[in-house]
Amino acid sequence: MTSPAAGKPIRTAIADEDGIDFAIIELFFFAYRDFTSDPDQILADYGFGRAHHRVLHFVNRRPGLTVAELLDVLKITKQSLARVLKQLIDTDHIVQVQGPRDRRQRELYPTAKGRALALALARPQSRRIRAALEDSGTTERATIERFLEAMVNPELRAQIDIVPAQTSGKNHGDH
Amino acid sequence: MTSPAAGKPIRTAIADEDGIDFAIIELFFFAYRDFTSDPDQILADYGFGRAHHRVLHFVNRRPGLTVAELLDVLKITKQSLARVLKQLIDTDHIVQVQGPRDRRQRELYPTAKGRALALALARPQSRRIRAALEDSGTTERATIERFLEAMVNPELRAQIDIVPAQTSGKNHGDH
DNA sequence: GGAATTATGTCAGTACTATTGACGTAATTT
DNA sequence: AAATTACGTCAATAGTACTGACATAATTCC
Repeated sequence: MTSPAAGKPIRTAIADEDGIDFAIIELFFFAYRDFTSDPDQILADYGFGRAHHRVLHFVNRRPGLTVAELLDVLKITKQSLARVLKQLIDTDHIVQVQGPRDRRQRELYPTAKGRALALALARPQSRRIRAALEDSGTTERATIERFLEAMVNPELRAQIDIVPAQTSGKNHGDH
Repeated sequence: MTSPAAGKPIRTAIADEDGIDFAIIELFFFAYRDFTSDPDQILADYGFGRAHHRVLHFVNRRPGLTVAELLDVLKITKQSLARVLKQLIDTDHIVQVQGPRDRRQRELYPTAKGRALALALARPQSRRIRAALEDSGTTERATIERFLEAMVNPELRAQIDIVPAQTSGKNHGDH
């Protein structure tokens, strides 16, 4: 049972001693797990996974983004994106359009089908968020929004702010 | 470029129309990604992954939990846990102790080494949380805590409350 | 105009985490 | 004695990620 040179078992629970916020660390884990479980159900019907969801989400949020931009947002490699993107294109959820200025680029856009799926995936998540705000008696939605934003690495917050209000047609005034 | 029967590209960004809270959905993704990236750095030095982190975390939080309880908390299968747990035991981060009442059970305890690693992994995460609370001007930590808890499936909140103040097993002599 | 760089796509190989299903053993319960 | 439970293990598979290498077309630089 206990191997030869095994250390002795520590029988006391790790505490919020040491100023470590185990409560929120743990809650974040549970919250995110359940948050992603909603769309996972739907995705399974399509033979898709979470990677497809993320791609679909960002293509809907920033229509016309290029492959390189998408890789940058998702922080994954080209090879990881390849299969997933191909499947979404083959199933007519996303279309590629040759870049107008630079014809090497592929601008990614959702189709009506892709838009519909993105909405279907977001619906239960949004419902969960709304319910959580109510149940927790959070009067200011912005409190949660600011906290989550502050959890993101500062260098990357720029990526978030690209999308803010209504973005029609050619978004982003940067680059 | 555009395949034969491809749908037309939608050029407008999906909006918070339809009452869908895309802002928080997206922030949650970014926040969790960066939140987990801190320990990932450390884990890589040990040849461990996130699965090891989660096991180590819960064994430290609830020393003496059984394999079955751990599976229930993590919501993974026995087979997924097997390799990870074995590695943590082989590297002397966790020890198994035969259950006192039921000798079929294996109670899991951290060793001093396992306790130290759990703390090292939690430290940057806790730092990030504290900084985020400050940066976002959240005066009440409890607001975030309540929100995150409300995001968790109600059936599973019981798992969370197991740990709160003084914990587990027979010995709650700490503070 | 020619060279270098960039954007994208693809191939091969690998790793980690997860799954389902089946089977074995020991201990406990009925 | 039989059924159930707790745990461990084996085989096979899937999804997502990685690194490194290479090809193509388009753009930019000199």
